[in-house]
Amino acid sequence: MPVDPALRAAALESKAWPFEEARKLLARVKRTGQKQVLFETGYGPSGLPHIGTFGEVARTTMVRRAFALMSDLPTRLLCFSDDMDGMRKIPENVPDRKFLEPYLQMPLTRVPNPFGGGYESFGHHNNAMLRRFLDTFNFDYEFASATDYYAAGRFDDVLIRALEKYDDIMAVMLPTLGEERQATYSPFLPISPTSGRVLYVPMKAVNPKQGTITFADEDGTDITLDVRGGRTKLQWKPDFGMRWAALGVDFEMFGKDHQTNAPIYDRICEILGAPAPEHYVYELFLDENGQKISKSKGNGLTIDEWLTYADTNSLALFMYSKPREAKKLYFDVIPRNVDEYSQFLGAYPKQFELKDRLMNPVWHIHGGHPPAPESGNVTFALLLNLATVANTEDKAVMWAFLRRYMPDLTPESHPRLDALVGFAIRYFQDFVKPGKKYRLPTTDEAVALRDLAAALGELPEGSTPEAIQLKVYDVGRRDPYTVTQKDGSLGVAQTWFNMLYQVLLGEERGPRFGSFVALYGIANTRGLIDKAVRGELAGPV
RNA sequence: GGGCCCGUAGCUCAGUGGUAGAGCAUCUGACUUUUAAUCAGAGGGUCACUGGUUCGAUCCCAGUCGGGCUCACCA
Repeated sequence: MPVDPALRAAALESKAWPFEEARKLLARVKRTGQKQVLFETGYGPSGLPHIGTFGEVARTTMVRRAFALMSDLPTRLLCFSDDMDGMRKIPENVPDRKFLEPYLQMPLTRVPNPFGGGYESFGHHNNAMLRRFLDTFNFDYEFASATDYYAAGRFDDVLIRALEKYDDIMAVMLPTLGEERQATYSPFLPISPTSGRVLYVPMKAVNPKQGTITFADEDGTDITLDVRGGRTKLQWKPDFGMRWAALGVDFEMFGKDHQTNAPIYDRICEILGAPAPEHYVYELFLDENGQKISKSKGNGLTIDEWLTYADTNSLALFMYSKPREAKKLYFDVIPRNVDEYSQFLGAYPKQFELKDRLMNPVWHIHGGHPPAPESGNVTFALLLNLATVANTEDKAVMWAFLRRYMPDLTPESHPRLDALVGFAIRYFQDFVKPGKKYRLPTTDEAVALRDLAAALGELPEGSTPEAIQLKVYDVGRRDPYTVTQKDGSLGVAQTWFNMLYQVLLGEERGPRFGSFVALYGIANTRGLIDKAVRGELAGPV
């Protein structure tokens, strides 16, 4: 589909970061005259996909979409799984850790799957998890397995080249290593033909003409092995460069932890005869206390946690915003991202300048085709507040409250809002409810509450909120809650209501009490009062 | 030590080369028997510091100080 020239012109000028990155690629293809562009993301399959995996693929896709606006060249995104890597330690989250012990140091695709389920290996299982994960978000990508690529010989030519350039590669690698490691370092890692393990052993001979390496196997006997066809793999750093060279990768982003090594990968790639890809270094995520998020520490947020309380779009917005800043990633940032996403989405149709649209995150989140926004301006922050004050876990009750003020909204007409209502309720259940502090009523308060229950009992179920509110006032008109109105009549002090919320809802504030009772039900409310008076709400002291 | 990022209102953060903004918090007032899913308004910032470019800098450049992260043979 041809790109509108005005849109293309705007893209070429846009300051949004995906366009900045895409322009680097545009300069690259002009320089090389290449006919396609390959994006790559890397994945270490020793664990399960996580929020960083999502971020990397989402951001790479944003650059890819931006590039497509500037150039008609075809693009591909390759999600590459380094599944031939040896299993260095046994993951924590497997059912039977002892079961895996005999397979340490073997390529992940040769380790049996501890989860069962018909997968050929642990690596295959994790690859499948990755794909399922990416498919959930409808990413457009091609999956690649290192094991498959090595075995199929797709790296063979470059591996031979690496043998030819062995000394050059060593010259790049050795200065980056400590003395001890220098003595034994080899860019080639043979898979032992006898034990099946990935060996970290020095090379005794390298023969480019034969395509072989010679080394001591685990039992001490010298072995000469053809490097091709998956019999060997490369050490991490040369592996990056080799892969880029072999596949013609044009773009790969990575986290700051790779930054120092990137020039090394690049150098290897060039030694092997290909231009190094363009890079983009993004910041790592921090937890609430400013510490780096790591899987092993278990701090920060998981993607499941995010998606429990908010939708994918809000997470995509988080990923779009300022990739180069170390951003805190914890529960508190969720509501803001949800609401900002809504704002950006709402603004998009009103933006008539292409320049403005391309700067709008929703353009990047939706690949240039953001959906139409919903009417109504109910924010997630408001819904969270509502779930709290309404003290409910029932979507229908939430909607009842909503429709008192906005009668034209329905779950059917506003599915996105309806989803947010569900998220707000979960947030309430998990964060607000556990923090509730029910107070025991004093003797006098207990009397007042019993009177209230009795008074409510005089009303038929289904009474109007106003009628209920009147009863509540009537009962409250007693010591110490009375107050004289401006007109001289007897009123009820705010402390009466405060007491109700503290004792009955465990909150300092709440909804209009008559409305609450009408929706919660008179019988239910009386039951609630009964429990409170008996001290069951406050729990054991 | 190398690299990257940050330093804007009490807090969390937006922001643009042309006398500073939001949310929350605080305070004041309004909503006809006053509870906060409401509304109106107020206070509060030499935009870290010092130089430079400019008619003009919070924004660009250089440096200083302060804070954070990352890299040292794990991929």
